[in-house]
Amino acid sequence: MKELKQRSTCPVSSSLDVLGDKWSLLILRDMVFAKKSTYGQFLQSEEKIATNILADRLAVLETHGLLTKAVAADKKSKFTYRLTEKGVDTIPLIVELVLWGAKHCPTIVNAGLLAELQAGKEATVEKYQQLARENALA
Amino acid sequence: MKELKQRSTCPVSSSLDVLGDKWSLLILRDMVFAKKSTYGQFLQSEEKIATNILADRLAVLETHGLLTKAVAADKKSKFTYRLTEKGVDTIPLIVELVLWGAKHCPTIVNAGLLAELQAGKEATVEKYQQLARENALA
DNA sequence: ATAAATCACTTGCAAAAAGCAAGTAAAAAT
DNA sequence: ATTTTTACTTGCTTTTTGCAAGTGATTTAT
Repeated sequence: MKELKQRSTCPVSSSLDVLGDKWSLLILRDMVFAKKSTYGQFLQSEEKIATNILADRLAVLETHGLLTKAVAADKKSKFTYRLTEKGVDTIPLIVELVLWGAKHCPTIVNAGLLAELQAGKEATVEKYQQLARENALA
Repeated sequence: MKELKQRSTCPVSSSLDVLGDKWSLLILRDMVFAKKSTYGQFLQSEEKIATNILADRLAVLETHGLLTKAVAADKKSKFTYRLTEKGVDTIPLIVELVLWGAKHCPTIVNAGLLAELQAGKEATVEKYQQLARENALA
């Protein structure tokens, strides 16, 4: 697992030190919008992350306090990953990625989500943040 | 220069295909908040990007239409990089990086910018978008 | 007019990270 | 008791990053 070195004291730079790669925010996306919480579920995503990269990113995100890892309620062989408040705070960022990608790249966006976002970005962000918090208690 | 391959049709994934690295958004940050526009100015930033990486990222961002490259008005040996509307549309994303980093990482944030953001995120985003558009005309 | 400095890169090489396929180990299901 | 599930790890190759030095077209200084 790579350790974090801060390149500068700039908040943009520091955020990218943690989140600036091609996979971390996809894992968070899956937790927020697909309510995924296990290693096996993350592996099934469309983008096909490699097993070693997934293990590394989960460890990094846990180390930096964006998520927690715990033995699953049903099976001892399973782990459940949950968002912390620091993780929940990335939702506005993820929403901006949705909006930029939907506007400028050839993508397929969930119609319901897009409608919600067009009706009100702030309310949509808060809705998914609240859902993520509830999910973190279960 | 690496070519873009879309990993999926998800907008988050597609945005990260373009912007998901440690340097691209720092270049855009410098254009937006520091009004930088030349290769030499980007090199001077605190994070010390390597010359070959900078040249590559500028080319990628130009290829994907986030910025344009043109001979500078004053010198033929200089180039001026300017944001397109697609580039201006990343400002909400950069602002979320500022907010997340300021809240969760040990950073030093421009007090004026932070005050502006606390007074109103939307208005601040629009202000910097408008400034970037004006700058793109000059 | 000539020489030095500026500007925007490019090149070559070493180090780090990503990607792929196969293997491992504990627990759960059959 | 054996197979399957779950969550990884390991070894290897490819790709990307990072560093230092070099290049060539202006542009300024002498």
